[in-house]
Amino acid sequence: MRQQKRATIVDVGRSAGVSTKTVSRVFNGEPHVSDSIRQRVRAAAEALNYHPNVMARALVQRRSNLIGLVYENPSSSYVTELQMGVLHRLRGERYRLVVIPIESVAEHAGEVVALLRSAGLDGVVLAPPASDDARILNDLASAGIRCARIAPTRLLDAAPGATVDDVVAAREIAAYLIDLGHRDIAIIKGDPTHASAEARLLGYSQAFHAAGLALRLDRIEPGLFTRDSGYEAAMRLLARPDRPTAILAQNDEMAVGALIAARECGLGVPHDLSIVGFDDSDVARIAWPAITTVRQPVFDMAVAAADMVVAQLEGGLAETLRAHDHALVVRGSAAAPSA
Amino acid sequence: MRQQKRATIVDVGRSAGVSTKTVSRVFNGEPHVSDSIRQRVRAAAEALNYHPNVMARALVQRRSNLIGLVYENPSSSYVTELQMGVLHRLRGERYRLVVIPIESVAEHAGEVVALLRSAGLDGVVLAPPASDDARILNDLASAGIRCARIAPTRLLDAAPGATVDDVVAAREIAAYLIDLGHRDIAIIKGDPTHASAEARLLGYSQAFHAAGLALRLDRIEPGLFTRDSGYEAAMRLLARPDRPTAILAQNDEMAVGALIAARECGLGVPHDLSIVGFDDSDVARIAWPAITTVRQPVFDMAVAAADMVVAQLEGGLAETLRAHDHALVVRGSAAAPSA
DNA sequence: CATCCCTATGACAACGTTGACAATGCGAGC
DNA sequence: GCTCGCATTGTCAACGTTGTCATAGGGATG
Repeated sequence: MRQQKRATIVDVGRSAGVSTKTVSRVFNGEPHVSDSIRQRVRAAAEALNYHPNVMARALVQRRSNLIGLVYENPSSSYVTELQMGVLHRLRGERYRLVVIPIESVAEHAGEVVALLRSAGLDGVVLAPPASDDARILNDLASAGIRCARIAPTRLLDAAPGATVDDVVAAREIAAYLIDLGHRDIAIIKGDPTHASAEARLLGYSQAFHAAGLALRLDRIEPGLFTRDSGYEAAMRLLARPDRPTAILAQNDEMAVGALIAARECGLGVPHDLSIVGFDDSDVARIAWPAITTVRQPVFDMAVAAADMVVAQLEGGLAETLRAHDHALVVRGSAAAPSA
Repeated sequence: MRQQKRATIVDVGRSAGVSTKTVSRVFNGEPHVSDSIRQRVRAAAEALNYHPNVMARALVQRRSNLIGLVYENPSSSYVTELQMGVLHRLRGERYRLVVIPIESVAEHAGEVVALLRSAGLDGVVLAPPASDDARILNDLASAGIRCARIAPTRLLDAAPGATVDDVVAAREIAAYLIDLGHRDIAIIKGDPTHASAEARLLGYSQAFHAAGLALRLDRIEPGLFTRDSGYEAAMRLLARPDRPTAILAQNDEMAVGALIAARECGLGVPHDLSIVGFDDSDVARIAWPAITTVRQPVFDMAVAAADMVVAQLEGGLAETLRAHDHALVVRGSAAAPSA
């Protein structure tokens, strides 16, 4: 049973004895169609197994009903949660979600919007670091593609977004470690192309200064927000003769990496080494010990961002920023230093 | 700088002094265009900031270049890995991935293809349990949407897919527990609407019988392949006076749930209770103790399935099944029973 | 009873591209 | 020099919808 030449609106019209326009009206739930005709059209459509052609509709209406999610590091649970948030908002709506992974936003910023254009998207949700890329925001505007951003830190007036205060959150979790009694705290930094890496570092340093501690550059190890990079960075830190008593990882994935590294070095967490993360992503709960972290409401931010895109597409609503709260989540991966 | 009336192919043609057809040829890399004209057209397009209209193209060519991924349980790392596999295969190609989460395939099978139609997809990758749904396969064929299936177990001739031998894999991991010395083994079953739940159960029972053990129905707890359902099921099992010495969870998510339940019951894993999973998903590595499981090459299967969809779309290639190997992955969550 | 307005319906062009086919021009073979 | 073939370019319709505007009829209004 190979499909035979999909029926068109013309066929339905002919079969029901009405004009194509009337069929169109029926299928779009428009008023000004008598019930009898409405029924007749539906019956004819059913009989012919008619289904509207989305592309033709998209062409004439100039909207594809496709919304994109642009992100960089596909394996992270951060992105998974973002996606779930966007899908949650889009559920039941006519919009579909297209996922657009970009290998390196920093390197390919110029090509990103061309890619989105070639997908015919109506709007996009930009995850970091694309959410902070001036080039992308600019191209998007001139391409007429609506957007909303996740955790933007710069150009806050350029486009709407769901924000979170990285600096304060980072300050709080660093203060938590200091309050526990830690004085020698190392930092595993995130991908430097993400603005939040700097913001979180700033928060840490504020907490350090408030406690009269110095921010030692030799205690900062670079990472990329990936589990592997966290593992590597922790290995470098723990191999030193004067290893720190605690590690501030700039996200949970890297904290998990550090956890694995500690395990391999024979260090008990939190007894021999405290580790804290950032984000409160899924992995923080699964890991053992479960990771003490700062909750970023990623899911909610994604819902909000998707909502902003939809709002622009439907009503052309005013563009705004929506602030989201963080919260310290104390679990088992940090304790007072043993020595 | 609001965008001004996107330039069309007609504008470019006029500006370059050639016909629209020639412009079309240039943008599609077709032969039979002289270099001088090719250059002239490109320059004109550049000057006008022309970008082809994907929807018009899609309409006339009858292909949207959209491929869908249909799945049910969005939070699972299984789906995340599937998605990464599909994206990996599609990278650099002209196809885009649209994610189609379905709340309950069993309940909404009739509406699924309508949803796919309304997204204008050219093809889809079906994850379980959609991959085993006769209604969906049938509707898909009559809608002319190509598909490939992940881990199909029924109607193997109906459509191509990437298969894995659930029965044998399940038999192997059950045999592993038995070899360790376990005699009282409980089972946490997966979502009964997924055919693999039955297949894995069959594999377990084969191993039991080979060892002269009975498959006790009162040792089988229902689950849904989700972490929470695994937690609940394990709680029920561990609350009993005669708790088992080992648990066979039908996937890793549920094994993680069981792990958390054991922890809350004050049971050490693997000392007091052995737990094994299925899939070798991401969480199995992160959990502590890391979960002993059977590796299903989910990523590779997704790559293969995506490949099959693309192949059908490009060449109309012959439809086949591709078998993928499993492998026992021994980690720390199972050991010989202590008593 | 004439007028007006509103509902129900249809005719036709437009959306921006590509496919089928025609036309042109130029060099080669005879 | 004439014909043939091929490379190059163009013309026009088609893809399947929806938007705009026109038209016919049927009360309500005066």
